[in-house]
Amino acid sequence: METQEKLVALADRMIRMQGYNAFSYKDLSGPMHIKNAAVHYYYPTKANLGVAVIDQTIREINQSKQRWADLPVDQQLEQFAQLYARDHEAELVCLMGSLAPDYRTLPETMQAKVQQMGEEILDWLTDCITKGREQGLFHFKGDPYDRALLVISTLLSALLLARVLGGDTFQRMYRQLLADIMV
Amino acid sequence: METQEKLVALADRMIRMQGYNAFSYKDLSGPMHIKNAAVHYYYPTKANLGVAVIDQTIREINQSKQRWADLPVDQQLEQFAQLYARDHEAELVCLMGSLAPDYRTLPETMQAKVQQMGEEILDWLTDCITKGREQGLFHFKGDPYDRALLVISTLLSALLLARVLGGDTFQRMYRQLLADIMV
DNA sequence: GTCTATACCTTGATAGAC
DNA sequence: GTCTATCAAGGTATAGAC
Repeated sequence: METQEKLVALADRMIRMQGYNAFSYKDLSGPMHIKNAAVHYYYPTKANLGVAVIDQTIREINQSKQRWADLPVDQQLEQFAQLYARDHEAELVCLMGSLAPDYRTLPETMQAKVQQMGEEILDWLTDCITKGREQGLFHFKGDPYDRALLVISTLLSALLLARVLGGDTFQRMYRQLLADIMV
Repeated sequence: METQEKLVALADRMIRMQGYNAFSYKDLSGPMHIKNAAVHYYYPTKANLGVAVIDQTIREINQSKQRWADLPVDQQLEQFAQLYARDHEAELVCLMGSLAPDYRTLPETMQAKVQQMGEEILDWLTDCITKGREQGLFHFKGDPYDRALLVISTLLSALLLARVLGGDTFQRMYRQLLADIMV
């Protein structure tokens, strides 16, 4: 992996471990065994780095969508949920869960990207849930878009609450979420 | 209101507007028209201030519980949800939603308080939901504690997602949450 | 690409006068 | 209780050598 890619991967990790405002160039240059200035060579400003992290996440999400395209939608939803389960095992929150509270402090370039990421995830989820109900795989009341909001909301805050409450908080929420919607 | 109380109120606002790591003593001393050092007189360290904010929130929650004690539990739940609606109108996230992502960067004294706050809210909610089902006011599948986790999760992330997605995101989630559990 | 060196700012915090 | 003055530390960022 190239230095540039490693930097984005590390920055992603730091943002989701500590938050955007709590990590510094030192947290990247240290583990990479390079100097502060070398990081600035690839990403002149911290905002550049932040945008790169979100862009990378958007790309990964789109790749997942494509990979799952031929699966039944209930399995697609489960695959999606398992992305969060993996984050939980790595003791990371999701990017949205990390950046949303800090939204007002982010440079505009990052704000726009966070918004785009949220919309793309929601569009896909809404589509998935709509199909699932049509096909009799899911059962729920109300608008599919609203249900998609609740699904992402549960996964996002399961990661947040698990951090504070520990124990089996994540597993409980994960299980209940799927039990609620699966037929 | 005394200076000390005003400082806690302002710090609370800053934490929920910008995040714990993104606000400084200047953000308090400026609007209060006092100097940096005067803030340190009341709260020598930033951690002291953080603990005071969480303690204050815990007290407020307990006061609300007592105030609602004689209401039917479905109305208690609605009152609880309306606390978040008020936060949304003020463009604030809840304290848990702000501090959970930064949890790993917080001093231990604050971590303990955040955990205590979460447990107290959950205990109350679990109790409320248990009674509501017994009385036929609520309808839901699964364990009341798990349901309580999903309720707080929805309200917390409704505030977070509304910040990014705007529009009627909060209202949609708020409505769907209550529709899901109310008979 | 990576380094040294450095400029510049903000931050949390303290000492001591009033 | 609030001030002035000051501090050390850490942050982002840049210039220029190699």
